[in-house]
Amino acid sequence: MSFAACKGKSKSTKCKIKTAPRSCGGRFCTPTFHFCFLTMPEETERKTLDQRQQMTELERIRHSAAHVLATAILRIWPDAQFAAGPPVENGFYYDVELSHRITPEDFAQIEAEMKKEIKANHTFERQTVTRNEALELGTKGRLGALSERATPSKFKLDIIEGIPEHETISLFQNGDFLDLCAGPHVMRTGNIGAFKLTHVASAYYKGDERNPQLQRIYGTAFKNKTEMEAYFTMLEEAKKRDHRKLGRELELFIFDEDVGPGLPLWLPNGTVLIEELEKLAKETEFAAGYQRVRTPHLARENMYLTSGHLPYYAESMFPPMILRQEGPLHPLLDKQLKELDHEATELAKLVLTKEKLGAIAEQARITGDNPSTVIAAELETIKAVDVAQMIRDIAMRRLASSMLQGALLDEPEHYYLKAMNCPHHHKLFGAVQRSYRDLPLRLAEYGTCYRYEQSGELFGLMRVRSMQMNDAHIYCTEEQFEAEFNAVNEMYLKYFATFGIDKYLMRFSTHDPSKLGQKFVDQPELWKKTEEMVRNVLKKSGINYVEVPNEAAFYGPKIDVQVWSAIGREFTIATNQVDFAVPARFGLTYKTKENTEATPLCIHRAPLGTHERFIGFLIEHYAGNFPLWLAPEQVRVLPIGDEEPLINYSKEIVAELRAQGVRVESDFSSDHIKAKIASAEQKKVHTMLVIGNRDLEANNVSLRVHGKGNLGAKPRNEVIADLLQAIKERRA
RNA sequence: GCCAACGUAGCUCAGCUGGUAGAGCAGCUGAUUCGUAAUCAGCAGGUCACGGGUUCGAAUCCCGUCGUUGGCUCCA
Repeated sequence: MSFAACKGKSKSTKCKIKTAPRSCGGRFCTPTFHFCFLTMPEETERKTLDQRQQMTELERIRHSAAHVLATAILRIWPDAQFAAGPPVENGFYYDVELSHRITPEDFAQIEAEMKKEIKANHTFERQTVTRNEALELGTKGRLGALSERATPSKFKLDIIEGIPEHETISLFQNGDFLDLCAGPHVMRTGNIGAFKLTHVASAYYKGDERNPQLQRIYGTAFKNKTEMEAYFTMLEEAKKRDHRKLGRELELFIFDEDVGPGLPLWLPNGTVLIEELEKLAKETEFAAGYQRVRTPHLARENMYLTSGHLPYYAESMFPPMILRQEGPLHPLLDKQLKELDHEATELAKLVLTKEKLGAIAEQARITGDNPSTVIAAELETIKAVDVAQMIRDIAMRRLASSMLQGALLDEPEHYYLKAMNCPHHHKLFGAVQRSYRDLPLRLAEYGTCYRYEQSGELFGLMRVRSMQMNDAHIYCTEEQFEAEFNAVNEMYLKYFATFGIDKYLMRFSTHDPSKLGQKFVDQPELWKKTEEMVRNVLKKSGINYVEVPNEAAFYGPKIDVQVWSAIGREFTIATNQVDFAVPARFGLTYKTKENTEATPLCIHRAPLGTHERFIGFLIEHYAGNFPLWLAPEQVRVLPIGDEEPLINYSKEIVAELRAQGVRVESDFSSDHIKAKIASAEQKKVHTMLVIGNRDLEANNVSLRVHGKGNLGAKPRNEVIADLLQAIKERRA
């Protein structure tokens, strides 16, 4: 498994959960995985005018809303300088330079001006101009403005500079507001059915920190009020389901300053989730013919040099642990150094008294200076220039000897925390003689990895620095590849069914043949073959997928798996990658039927992603109301009152469930039954067994399920049998 | 990493323009013996993230550090 640093300028929210994954020109990194290992960063390509015309209706509305926003800001602050105002995933923004610092308190006033502009229902008039005309308008401050102004439209002028010679330059005007803009827009300002400003942020012009910092005003817009309300309702629901909030309330995990940022600690309730997921993965993988392995959390530098991770992505790894090796001086050097010291001392004696020398030696001992250097300095002060020079020479030679000594010693050893498991697994493949009979070999491990994410990237469980990955590497022959890849996809679908994920998308990333040898390993035949195989598998299995050209990993095509939570938010949780390059770097081979050596293909796969991210997703998906099999507290027994027979009956039920491996607790507090129920509901305990005297007499329990209320009294044995069955089949 | 905002009891938050900290829930103790979302009372809980500074006096103002959150060109 591989990873990459999201380096360069745009390393930001693209990789965050809230933003849909998209082309990031080789910087496409999912929140869990940085799988674009060895995918070289490249410049973002400029959008063509044709591409811009493909804006959806909603994007046009939002882009137009950005212009209306600018119009409104100018009405209030006429000297505002505008940069870019595109539609974005959930709305739009406009970057503005303005001495007044806009705060959410200003929103009402700005929105009022925007409403006026929408009510005026101005058309968006397009006109094309020559480069010179555009420059002139910019110089007069007319672009991104309501009228000509004393100061030029500096950002607009800069943007014009960036437009290629052959491209048409267009302007859009709504009312007084004239803007340099490639469009497209809606017909009239009145077509913006509903909008709202949401927040302010700062952003560098063109995202470059050397450029001035602008205020970025964010808003969203929709065709109509109903759609906008649905959006805000979804946001509120997301807030209620925020995994950080629920994680604290349900005591799933914590972060601790002393442990470090991005390093989650799992409380017992959260650990239940982890262990249930591992149980699921282990069962599923065992059935699919995987073998489990275990590897250490760190390794020597050399392995990551072999894998190719270190030369490119050291930044994304925790800095190395350095094992210093301080050995004795090399005998020859020791002798040479002693001679030099002697020489220096003899020379010094020519001009310095014994007492003075003693004092200097003592001083050097205290300060840790080289005595030769100190003596040289001392001689300097007493003008014994020639002798000083000679001694300085000796000091220099002494220094050179010390450096030589350093070079002769072994380099200090470096160990790195692993950022991925694949190199370790490759080592396991290579450790034993392999024959074609051993393939496919499927090595699975819930491996713990560490990645040094930038502090600004950390986000709850979604972006962490330590993670446990549902990892496995399948080593197979080309002939086996299709079946293996298909089996992996089948596994995904099975998991989706288990978790009630009904919306998903597989993004199939392929290579660009023109970039063979640069961005992609130069094996055109293998690319063609593996891509075709992956495509076949996807087509045949009827899996929902899209093909994304030019985004494959360096070593092979890949699939990123996007899923949508119950409230429709998108998460990128997992990946599959074909790797026909790295096994060769590790010299992995197997004996073929013809008794020749061949290098296996490798499939990296992690359907459940990492515990951190997957559980973060599940918390939102279930709003913390986990199905029985996952629920940290599956059952709570609540006796009505504390009479001894009732308590005994309750304890019997608890013991019986516990003996069957059910996570059951009891509430024998002196609270009234209503209070006991309230606290169990609040903790989202899945099943409550309320037990009163009526139940005791009939050998019943009163069943209450979280979120479903009272389901009435039922025979004890029936309820217990059904609980066990539901857990066993991981019923939703 | 950079910019910004935020950091008060376990949790959610109050604490005005500076006058040495407060509520609800949770916790503990006691009473209450109750049939499906909160019985009552009492007690205990804080170096106001940390470190400096200004001031007679700082949770409050200033600076720094740490942490959290939002943002950091899907371009005119």
